[in-house]
Amino acid sequence: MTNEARLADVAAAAQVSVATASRALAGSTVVAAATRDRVRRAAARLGYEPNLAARQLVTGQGQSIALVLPDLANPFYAGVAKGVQRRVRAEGLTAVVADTDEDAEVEAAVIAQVGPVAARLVLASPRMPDDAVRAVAQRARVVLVNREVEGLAAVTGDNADGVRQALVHLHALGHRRVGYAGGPATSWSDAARRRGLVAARERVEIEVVDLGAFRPGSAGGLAAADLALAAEVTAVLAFNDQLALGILGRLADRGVAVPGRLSVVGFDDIPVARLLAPPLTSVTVPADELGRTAVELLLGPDRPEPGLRTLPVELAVRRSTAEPAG
Amino acid sequence: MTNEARLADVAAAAQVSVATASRALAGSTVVAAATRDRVRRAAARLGYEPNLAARQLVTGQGQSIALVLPDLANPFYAGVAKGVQRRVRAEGLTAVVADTDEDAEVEAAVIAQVGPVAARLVLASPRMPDDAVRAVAQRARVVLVNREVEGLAAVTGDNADGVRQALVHLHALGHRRVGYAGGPATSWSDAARRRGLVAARERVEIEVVDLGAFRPGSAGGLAAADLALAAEVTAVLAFNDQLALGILGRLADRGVAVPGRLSVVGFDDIPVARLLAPPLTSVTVPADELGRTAVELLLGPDRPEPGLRTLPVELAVRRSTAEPAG
DNA sequence: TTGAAAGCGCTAACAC
DNA sequence: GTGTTAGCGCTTTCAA
Repeated sequence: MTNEARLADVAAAAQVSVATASRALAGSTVVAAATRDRVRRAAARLGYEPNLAARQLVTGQGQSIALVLPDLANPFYAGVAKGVQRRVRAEGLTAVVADTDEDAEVEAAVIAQVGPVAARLVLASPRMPDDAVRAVAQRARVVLVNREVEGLAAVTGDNADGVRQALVHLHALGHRRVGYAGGPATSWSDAARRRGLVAARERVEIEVVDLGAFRPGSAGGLAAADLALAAEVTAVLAFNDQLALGILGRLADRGVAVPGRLSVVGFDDIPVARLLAPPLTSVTVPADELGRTAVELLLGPDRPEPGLRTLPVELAVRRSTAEPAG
Repeated sequence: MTNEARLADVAAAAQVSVATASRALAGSTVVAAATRDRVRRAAARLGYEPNLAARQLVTGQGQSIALVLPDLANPFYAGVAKGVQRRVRAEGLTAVVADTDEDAEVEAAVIAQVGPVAARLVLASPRMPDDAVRAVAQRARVVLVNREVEGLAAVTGDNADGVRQALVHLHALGHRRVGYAGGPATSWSDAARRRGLVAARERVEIEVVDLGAFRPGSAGGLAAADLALAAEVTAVLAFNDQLALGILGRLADRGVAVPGRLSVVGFDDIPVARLLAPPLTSVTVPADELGRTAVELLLGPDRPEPGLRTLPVELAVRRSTAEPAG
């Protein structure tokens, strides 16, 4: 089961020294192409698998890829984790995952802890300040998900386009005044979505009422739903689906028809969104692809190119949106 | 940041050899108590952190704890993962997580892959046959979650008591004929819940109609809901919340009032259950505690004691259940 | 372009 | 009860 071939065996089979074998397998340009191929064939034939512990011992660098995220119970991050994990495994590596419970201090501790094991990190929505993130990026390769820090590589869904699509959809249905139920004030995604809202309003003739900042879930949804009703909007766009779920729940409680009296749009399109009654119109963010892309940026031989990669999003229109009442 | 103290430094500080230092830190009974304490104090003072790669290289055993689960996108397993991960971190270790996409072959591949990295595994609802699981347990310490295999340690929620509580609740409301919408036929949990159903019927005067086996989610829920209606039951107990969600969605589609015409009870109590409209009555299974307990069994110096640990569950009564219509 | 050899930090024989 | 020492499998100077 576990393979027994050592580098020395490969070297012997290829009639070279272990040093040359090591270089050949690492793809060093200094070895002759012929030698390299010979070594590689020998390795393949013997089913050689490098001993990562030995490599780590000498290089001091962990081979795993770590994923640090705020909350596995949030289906969006679970999706990111699936993507990361699948891509990492395809590479023959293992993914270490750490949940920070949305706490910046836990986050710092966690990162320090995985340091010895993983020299490559995917940081999803990190709570720590820019400087701290940059400090981490000094000693490890880092890719951010849903967060932008000057000088670092990052991946995100197209927040601006997502809210634009949502607004266009609502406008097409006839809505002219919609409320935005925001996420936590410290959230980079929320800020990005708010910027998108401002930009979109220049092209879509629609009034956006800021309902405030809410914690996702039922407590936040309760407040947001009541405010939406009071604000006399005909539709609400929620920062994310969890918040939209809370809103939907509260509206049902108060006997407010959705979409009859109020249309509701979510963001993220978590799997349960389509199972709700009514199924929730939501901006589909390819969570697993965010994870996969982040890993791919980490796989190269060098530090990933700084800059923000934006993945396309798409509005999934379901039954929580309709024309506004008369 | 990263600590520089080596075992040799600790040994020097404690005026012993590295061998003694190693033994002392490992808690070997052969070292004198006084020496052991001296070494431990020195280690603490220097902030010594063992180099796991070095240890692994010599022992051949990975230090991480791996969690293999069928689907991170299922909130129940996300909960297990949170529990595992938190407990593992508290131990100063790292958790490797691998998602098998509910596929037995992927599962085997994944386990082989994490083998070199982790000598302790938490296997959640493994799909592989008993023999294969036992084979894995030969070469690594294994604790199962939601699965029982003769001779191995396992942790699960109290399935029998969960369905009993659900039935008692429904009976108290006046229901006398309820449908059970089962999970996949290969699921150990489903079998356990069905056994519970049989046992409970001896004490609760209620007729249980087997609606069949369904895949969780909207497709399964659709079929299950229609069958429930046709079976003329006044309540449905679903194998898990995801299936209950699908049922709820389908009932809303067909304009069937819940709980007015049909009461619905889920199992697992995933976080969204309480956000639904109506909030779902469900059997709360302490997912994170299952994970935590599994890790604790793995932490001891020996192979975990075989046998099934059953954690208590509790029915969360919400608004999806009520008296049957006159 | 290749090889010899020195460790990386730790554990586990084996001696004392 | 404690110390000495030989590796674990690999990468990486340094020489050739």
